[in-house]
Amino acid sequence: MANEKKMDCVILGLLCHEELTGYEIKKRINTALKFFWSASYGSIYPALNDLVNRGLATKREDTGNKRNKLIYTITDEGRNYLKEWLALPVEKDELRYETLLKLFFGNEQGAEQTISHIDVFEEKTRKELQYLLEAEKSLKDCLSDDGAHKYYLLTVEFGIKTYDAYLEWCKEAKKLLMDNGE
Amino acid sequence: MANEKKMDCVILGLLCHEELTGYEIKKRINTALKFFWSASYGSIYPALNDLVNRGLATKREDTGNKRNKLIYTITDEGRNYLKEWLALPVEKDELRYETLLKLFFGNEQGAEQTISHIDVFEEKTRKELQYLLEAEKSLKDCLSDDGAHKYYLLTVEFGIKTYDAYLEWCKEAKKLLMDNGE
DNA sequence: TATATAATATATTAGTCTGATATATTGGTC
DNA sequence: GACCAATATATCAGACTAATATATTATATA
Repeated sequence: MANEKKMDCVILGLLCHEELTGYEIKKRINTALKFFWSASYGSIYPALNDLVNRGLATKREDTGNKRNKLIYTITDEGRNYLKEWLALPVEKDELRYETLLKLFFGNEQGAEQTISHIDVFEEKTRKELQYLLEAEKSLKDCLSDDGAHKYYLLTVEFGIKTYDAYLEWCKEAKKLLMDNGE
Repeated sequence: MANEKKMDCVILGLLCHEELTGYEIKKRINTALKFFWSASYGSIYPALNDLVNRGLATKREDTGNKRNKLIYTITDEGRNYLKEWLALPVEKDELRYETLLKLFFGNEQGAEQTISHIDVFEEKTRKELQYLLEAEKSLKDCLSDDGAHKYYLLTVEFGIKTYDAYLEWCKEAKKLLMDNGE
């Protein structure tokens, strides 16, 4: 098994827990996986068709609903494929922050403009941290309901620790830039 | 000016500071920008040709060298383009960690395997932190040499704070998983 | 000195993913 | 009744990666 096409694995991971439509998969990625993963419809829908063709998932239409709803279910082969992938070593962890890129070139734009980029970053971080703190609370409240919750919580704790560090850095970075500006 | 093709801006940012070949640009990205940006030759070389075609950079052959060396220099239009881009708001900061993805699906693989993924992540983080601490030291030693160094240092400080937080999380995450495993 | 290996240097391609767009339905609000 | 937001699937141009090809030069080692 080559360690490839991450989308397949993400989808199988989500389907492992519950049946989903492509639209619902996108929603899960945009909420539960938000701060460490993303995906567009342009990769989700083709990947779903591909999974069905390879026998890793099945597709059925939702009768009883007027919407053009297509529900996907993982197969046993799909579960095996997922487990094989989980056992493989991690290939890549990537951080790609345009904010840091603009900061790196800060000498070309000056302290003031750089500080305003940091301000935006700080505000965004604060909002996302707030969201994660709420997620932490609700996960802790229902930790025993589902063995998976413990693992979800771990990713949330990662986010909280990371964002805390970001906010600390924002404060210090701005201080350093302001001292020099005067 | 549409806020697009990040590669162009990265290259212009680097060329703003010094003349470079495509190969050297790749090296800069792999070292100075390493932990917050990456790029492949497949995007660098075409982007360089494109920049020349648009008049944002010029290309000349390195005579006096047997190697097929092509040196790129930023133009005034290139500098203006860079400054316009720097003034625009940041479009996207993205974190894409396969480690967290496998962690999120941890319930399908169990605590032991999850811990081993964390171990690998911890080791990798420790190594990169070591590298950043050395970079911090040498930047602090020559801070006054170049106004740009202050900005480089800020990105390094960001990395150090972040990686410190990662290591703290690794410890706590493993403790939580081990307690439950016994 | 010969030879292997690592580093330098440019270039291209298959395959993957994003961001945008198109289309259509359903539910709620004013 | 009109409007908007959310639901739902699908496609495509353009961007980027990982891999590969090719060739030269510097360095270590036997």
